[in-house]
Amino acid sequence: MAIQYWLMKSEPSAYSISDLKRDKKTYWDGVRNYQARNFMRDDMKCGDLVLFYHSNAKPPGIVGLAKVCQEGYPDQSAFDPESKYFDPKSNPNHPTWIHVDIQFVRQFKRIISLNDIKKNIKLSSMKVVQKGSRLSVQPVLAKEFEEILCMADA
DNA sequence: GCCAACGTTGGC
DNA sequence: GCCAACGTTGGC
Repeated sequence: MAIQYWLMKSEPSAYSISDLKRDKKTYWDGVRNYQARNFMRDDMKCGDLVLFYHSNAKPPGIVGLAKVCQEGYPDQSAFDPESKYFDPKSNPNHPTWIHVDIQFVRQFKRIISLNDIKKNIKLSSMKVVQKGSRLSVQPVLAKEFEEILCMADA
């Protein structure tokens, strides 16, 4: 199976690419959306590459690259009443929420802003540019991924 | 801070 | 199963 490509959103005030660079790897906890969960549970494989996107940032955009280093396993934060991600409906015997681990690959020299992505006709199919798209874990086509890397290195 | 788009909840 | 109300996301 060829590697697949993804885009994952994070608010930099919550967890930024700099945090990932410092930590080297992290568990992607707190996703509470079934579609995003399903991608992490069913489709994301070790070695898959991830575009790291800063949402609610100035400007919003893709800031770097990460790699899946641990496939789906239960999100412990759902069981922790102290966590802001606590979900009383998630049963430890049948966890509702599954996440992956990702590791830092590199930070881009420049932000590929949402505006840059919108201006690039080759990227018009990306979910992230579509109005109202709120999916925080989304698949990216190989050709889209390659175009993003070209822009990052340009 | 505003608000449109979306997902979830819960009454019926 | 429908759908109105509500909460959240996230660009602007």
